[in-house]
Amino acid sequence: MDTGTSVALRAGAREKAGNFASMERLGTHLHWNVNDTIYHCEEQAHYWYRVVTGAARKCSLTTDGRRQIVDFLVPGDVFGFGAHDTHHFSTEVISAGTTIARYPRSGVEQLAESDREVSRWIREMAFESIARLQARTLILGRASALARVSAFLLEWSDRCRQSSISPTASISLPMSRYDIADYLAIAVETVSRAVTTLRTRHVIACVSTRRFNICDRRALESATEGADEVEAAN
Amino acid sequence: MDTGTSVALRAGAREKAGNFASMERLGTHLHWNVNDTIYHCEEQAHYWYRVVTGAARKCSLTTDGRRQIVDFLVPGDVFGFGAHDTHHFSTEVISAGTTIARYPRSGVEQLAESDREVSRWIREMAFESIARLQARTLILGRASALARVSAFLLEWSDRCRQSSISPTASISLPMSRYDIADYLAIAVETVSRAVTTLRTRHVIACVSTRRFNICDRRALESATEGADEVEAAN
DNA sequence: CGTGGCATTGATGTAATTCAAAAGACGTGG
DNA sequence: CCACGTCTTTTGAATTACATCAATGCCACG
Repeated sequence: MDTGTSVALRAGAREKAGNFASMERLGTHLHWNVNDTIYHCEEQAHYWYRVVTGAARKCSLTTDGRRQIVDFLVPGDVFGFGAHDTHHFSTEVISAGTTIARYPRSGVEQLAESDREVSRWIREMAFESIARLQARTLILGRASALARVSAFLLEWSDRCRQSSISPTASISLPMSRYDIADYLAIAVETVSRAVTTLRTRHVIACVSTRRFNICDRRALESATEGADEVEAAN
Repeated sequence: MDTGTSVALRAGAREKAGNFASMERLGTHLHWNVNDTIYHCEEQAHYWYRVVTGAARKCSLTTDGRRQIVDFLVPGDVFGFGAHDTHHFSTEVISAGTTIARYPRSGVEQLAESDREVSRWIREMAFESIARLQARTLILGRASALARVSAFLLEWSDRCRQSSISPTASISLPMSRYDIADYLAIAVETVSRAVTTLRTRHVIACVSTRRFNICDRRALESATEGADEVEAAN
């Protein structure tokens, strides 16, 4: 981690980011490098965090050495809050030059009590978080490997648009194939194969390994549902 | 659905149930039968609900005819709220004689704005919901069939204790094997086999198909983690 | 006392994992 | 700038855990 400088009042472009003056007064900006750990699992939850620029992964290590990524975090996403006093996951930086705003938990919770706007914002943020997690449940539940990867690429393209990560047409993947695999709960090799399949079918085009374009969104959406079928969807 | 009678002020035994006078004044009690649908997917979300007695399942039907159960709901659980104006899931009754308290959404949201206690309660409830969903993500992510079933039985026994569904030692499963299968995203047959395995190994004892005892909690917990290993865990 | 929904068990098929290997990226230091 | 090592990505072959198919038993309910 790098120096922590007092945060500018105007936190981000989006309302969702929760750029309330009252909130931002509490915040500190922190700069991180790739693979830095923002907080560890089991650590005391003293802060809430918000991604300003860059990307991070929230993950958990199982006893048998496997890793499950619960969420990817992009600019605007708030994390580190929860029902418990200790973190149940660790959060690690993915992109070089990631900036995180950090807010003391006690301060945020006081604000939540006193400031109606902040309170509503937290509520809405939590609801959105729930919606995302439920959507994830559906993907992790039933879904072939190809469907998972397709759903992930669509989800990521949406989140990139929302947080304006990729102003360009092509979509950038800050995370490795391993990260994607651990997010979708399939093997790296399987991710790679699925991407190859989508490329071969001209559903996507790969600019580089970490950058791609959606050529046929309809096909990608239909690949999301159910099985491995090609069914043109025209 | 049956008659709706004005709700008693004292809603439930638990604080978690959110038995605030201000909240309960808005509520109506409804009685349902097995397989009744409380609300359908895509329906307008006019109400929030709370399970008073009985059990329900929140689920989604995929285009290929499969069903994914996102959550089981037991007394004290609140459902039907969310980030959107329409429900993204349907919720169906599992147990005969299930009673649900129903609260007009607009009223609850007004209360959330004006009543600090209600606001905090909703926040905490949402956070708990997130914690549960994240735990589920881990199960659905990596985990063998046996691990899933073991984790489910443990989770259910905990929830039964919390909501005092089973005051007795033996734990009751209101849902069918099909429900469990769709919750864990595995085939019914696989659920059945896993239960048989656990019974054979004397980890659990089955009083009836829908009622069981945990004989060796340690073994059940260790079965939760990782693979199919027997590793005595003594 | 049928009838239909649940539950269990066995036999077979298959998609994804695992193991293995090679080629491609990327940074570091000579 | 190139050589080197490490990490990432891709592809191929073998294995496996689970799904699917099929059959039977069980229990509740009309």
